[in-house]
Amino acid sequence: MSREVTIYDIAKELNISAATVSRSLKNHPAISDKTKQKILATAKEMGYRSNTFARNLRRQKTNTLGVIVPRLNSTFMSEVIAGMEKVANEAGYNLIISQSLEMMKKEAINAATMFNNRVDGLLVSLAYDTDSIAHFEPFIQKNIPLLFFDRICDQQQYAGIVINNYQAAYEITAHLIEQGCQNLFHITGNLSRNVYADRFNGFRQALADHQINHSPEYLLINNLSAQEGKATAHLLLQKKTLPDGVFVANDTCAVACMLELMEKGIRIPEDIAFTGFNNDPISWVVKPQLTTVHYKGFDMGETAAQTLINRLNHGQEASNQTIVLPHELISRQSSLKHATS
Amino acid sequence: MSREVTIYDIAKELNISAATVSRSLKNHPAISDKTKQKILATAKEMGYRSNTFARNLRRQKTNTLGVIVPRLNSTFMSEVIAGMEKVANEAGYNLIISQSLEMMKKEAINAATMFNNRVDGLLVSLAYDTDSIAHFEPFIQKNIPLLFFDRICDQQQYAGIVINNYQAAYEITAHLIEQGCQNLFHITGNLSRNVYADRFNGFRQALADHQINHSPEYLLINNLSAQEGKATAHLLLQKKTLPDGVFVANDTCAVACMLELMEKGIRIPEDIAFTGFNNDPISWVVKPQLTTVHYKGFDMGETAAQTLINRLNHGQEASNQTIVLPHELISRQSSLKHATS
DNA sequence: TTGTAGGCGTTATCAC
DNA sequence: GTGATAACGCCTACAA
Repeated sequence: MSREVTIYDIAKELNISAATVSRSLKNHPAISDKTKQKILATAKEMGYRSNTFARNLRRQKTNTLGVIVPRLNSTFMSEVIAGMEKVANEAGYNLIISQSLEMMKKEAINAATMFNNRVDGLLVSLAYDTDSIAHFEPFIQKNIPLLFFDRICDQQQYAGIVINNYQAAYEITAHLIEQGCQNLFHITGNLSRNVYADRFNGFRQALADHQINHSPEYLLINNLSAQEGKATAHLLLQKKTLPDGVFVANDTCAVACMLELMEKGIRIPEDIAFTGFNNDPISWVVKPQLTTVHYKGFDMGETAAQTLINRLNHGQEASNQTIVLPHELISRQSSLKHATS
Repeated sequence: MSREVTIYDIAKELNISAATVSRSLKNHPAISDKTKQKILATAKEMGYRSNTFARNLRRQKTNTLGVIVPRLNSTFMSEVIAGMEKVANEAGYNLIISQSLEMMKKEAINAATMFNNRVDGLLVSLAYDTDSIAHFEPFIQKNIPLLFFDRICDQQQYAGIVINNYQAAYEITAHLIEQGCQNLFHITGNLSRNVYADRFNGFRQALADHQINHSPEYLLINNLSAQEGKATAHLLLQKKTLPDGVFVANDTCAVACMLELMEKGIRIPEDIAFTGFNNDPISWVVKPQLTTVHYKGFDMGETAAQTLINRLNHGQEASNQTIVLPHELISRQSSLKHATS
C-alpha cells in the first residue's frame, strides 16, 4: 500500500510552499492562474486526494449529515433518502444513515453514534414509541442543528418538515362521507406521533362538520404493520355493527386489513369502503385499488436537507419555522362506494 | 459553542500526562486499574468525547464502510442495508450509503466520493448498465477491500455474495412446466448482470431438461420496472401465439405485466401463468398471488458486511471465495395452472 | 502573490 | 506504569 500523496509532496515536486498548494486546491483567489493550473495538473498526475480527516480536524467540521429514520424499507422513506442525498451531495455533504427500527432505544444509540462521529447536523424522523427526546440533548447543548421531518417533535421549539396531516385526513374522510359512508372507523398508530394525532383530528373534524355520528369504538390503534392490520380485521368482525367506511393511517395496514376482510366474505367497497395513506405501490396493485394520500418523499427529503444546510451556513439567524409541504388526494373510485343520495 | 474537552484537559485536571489518559481510554493493559478508573470518571464528568478525525488521521483508518446500491427503495435492498448496519454497528463501523439509481455514471461518482472519504472498505451491488468497473480501480490499486453482493462482477478475481440464481430460476421454471405450461417466455433485465444471466440460463436449462421447445422470441429484455412491465404486456399481445407461462425476473415487473394483461381480458393463470422473483410484498397482495423466489436480504447484508470486515482484519489471508446463500421457492398455487396430465 | 510556522487531538515510540 | 515528544495532513494568520 503506497503512501498517500500530500500537499507537501506536490510542493516539493514544484519547489513551492505547501501553503500555495493548499490554496490552489481550494481555488483561493490570491493565487495566480498559472501556478494554479500547474499545481492542479501535478496534483492529478501524482494521484493526490485530499485528506478528509486532516481537513476536518483543522476545520472542526465533518461535512457529514446524520439521518435517523424509523425504517428504510418503505417506498416513502427511500424517496426521502434519495432527496436528501441529492441535496447533500450537491452541497458537498455526506450522509450517514441509520434506522431506529421504530425503537426509541435504538434511536438513542444511533443518536449517540452520530454525536460521536461529529455530524454537522442531524435529520430525524421519530420512532414509533419515542416518548422523550432526551437523547438529542447533546446536540442541543452543543448547538448542533437538529431537524425533524415527517414524524416531528411536538414541542414548539423544535421545528420540522411536515405535510398537513390534519388537512389530508379531513379531505379523505370527507371523501368517504360524500360516497355515502355513515359509520366510519379510523385505524391508526401511536397518537403521540404528530402524524397520527393530526390525522385523527382531521378525521374527527370531518365527521363533526358533516354531522356524522360515530360509534364509541371508532378509533383503533395498532402499529400499522400488515400483521396487525390482519388482526384488526378480526377485531372488526366481532363488532356488533360493522363500519361502512374505514380510514387507515397507512396503506400497508389498510391493504392487510382489507384483504383479510375480503377473505372472510366482506365485500369491498360495497360493505366497507377503505382508504389508506402514503400512495404505496401496493395501494395501486391491490384489488380494489385503494384511495389514498400522496405526498412526495423526495421533496420532503430535499427540503429537509436544504433547510438543515441553510442553518449550518447561517447559524442562528436561519429560520426555524416548521415547513408544510403539499399533499394530494389520490381518489380511486374502485375503493369507494358510490354516493347513494 | 463551548470548546471540546480533549485528553489534555483531562490530563491537566488530574496532573498526569496525556499519554496516560489516551491509554486509559483505550483500556491499555499497562495502566493501573486505579488510574484508569479515575481517568474514566473524570472524562465522563468533563463531557469528553474522543475526536474521530484526530484518531483517523493518526491511525490512517476511518472505521467506515461504504455501500453503493442501485436503489434503496425495494424491500429487498432495505433488508440488505439493515443486515449490514447490524453487523457494522456491532463491529464498531459506520456505514455511508449511496444510490447509483441504476446508472453507472452515478455509481462512478459515488465510488469517487467513497474513495475520497477514505472508507476502509466498499460494498457494491452494480447498477443496471454498468459495463466496466474501471471506476473501482482506485480501490484495487490502494488495496482497499472491495466486495460485491447480489449484482456482482463476473470477472473471476472479484468475489461476492450471491444466491444461486441459476438454480432458483431452474426450480421456478420447472414448477411452471409441471403445472402444464408448454410455451414459456422469460422477461428479464440486462444479461450482463450476473443475476439476470444466471436466471436466464437456469430457465433455459429447465426447458431443455424437460424437452420443451420454445418460441424464438421467448426472451424479452427490459429494465424490469413497472412501466416496462406494462409495455411488455402489449408487446406480448401482439405475438402470434401467446405464451402460457411467463417467468419474470422480478416481482414489480411481473405484477405490472400481469395486471395489464388482465385488463386486456387475459385470464391469469388460466391463459398465462406468471412467476416472479424476490418475494416482494406486492407479490402476495396482488390477485392472483404470485409464485416467486424468496431470499433473505437481511442475511445477505450481514454476510457481506461480515466478510468485508473479516478481510479488513485479516488482510490478504482472508478468503476471497464467492459465497452462495440459500433461497426458497415460494409456490402460490393461485398464480399457477394445475397440471393437466 | 507566495512563504513561514503553529496548531487541530490523537496515538506510537521511546525513554525512564 | 507513566511521561515526553514527534508525527498524521491540512489550514490560516501573519510576514515578506
